[in-house]
Amino acid sequence: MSLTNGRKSILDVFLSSKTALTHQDIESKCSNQFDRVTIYRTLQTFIDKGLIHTIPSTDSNIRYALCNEACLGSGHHHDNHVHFKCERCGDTICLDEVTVPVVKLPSGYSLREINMVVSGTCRSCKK
Amino acid sequence: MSLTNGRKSILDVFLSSKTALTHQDIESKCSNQFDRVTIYRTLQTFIDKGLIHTIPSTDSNIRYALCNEACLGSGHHHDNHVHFKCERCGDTICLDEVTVPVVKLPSGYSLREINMVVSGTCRSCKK
DNA sequence: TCAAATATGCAACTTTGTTGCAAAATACTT
DNA sequence: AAGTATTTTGCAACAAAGTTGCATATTTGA
Repeated sequence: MSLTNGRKSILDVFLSSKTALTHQDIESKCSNQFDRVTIYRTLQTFIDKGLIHTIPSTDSNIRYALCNEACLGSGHHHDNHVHFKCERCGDTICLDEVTVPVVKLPSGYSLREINMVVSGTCRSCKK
Repeated sequence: MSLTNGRKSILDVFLSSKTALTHQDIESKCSNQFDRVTIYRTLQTFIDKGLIHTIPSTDSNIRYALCNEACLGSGHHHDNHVHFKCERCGDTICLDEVTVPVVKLPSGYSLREINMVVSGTCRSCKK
């Protein structure tokens, strides 16, 4: 994977952000220095390489966040932490210390990945 | 809430579908009889009235499904079942019989809703 | 049946995401 | 370090998704 300015900047943006980011967030945090298309492609590349993961949402605003060690470890990629979306400030964060509980599916179903998004009020907003 | 043809048809589409539906699905199942805008507005109305709920996803394809009794009961709306997305056929369904397990959040966070989406292979695809 | 309230369709628009292609940047070879 | 092959980028053009205002049509309720 080539190390380009765009990729370095986008990675920096992730490294310096405590919250998960939308495409739009990234675009503006890069001061619109890069083409939209480049950002789309870079995000896809980062996902393919296992650097970031996507966080599902109901507002058609997919968010991306850096993967941590647990995420990358043990052969194949596996996101096993809970995501939290604050309804007040709108921020989404990875709760790395909260593990997704196992669920038992009805017979006949096979499980590959579990995604859990909790919404409520975050620490800073609750104060 | 007025009982209009559009609303009746869209409700029928949901009643006769075993899977969750995207906006697009609904549009074509109604044989494009209704304007896109009408469908957007009807879906929003159904959500507001607690008739349907949204299922988060990472593919910017929000899906909608009917709420069941559990979903509607006890004062305020609360979706507490697991959603399953089959990676082979692409269908998303509500696993009404699988309850979302409780998670303990770090102190300072308050929880309002949990959304769990499991992906893997469904019963019919596994056969 | 009629008036008030509500819902619909249309047009126009914004935002989001995709694709092909030429130019630019990066990596690789010697 | 130079030159070539490979990869990445930006641009243009497009497709799809979602929103808003407004006039018309449909429902509701008196």
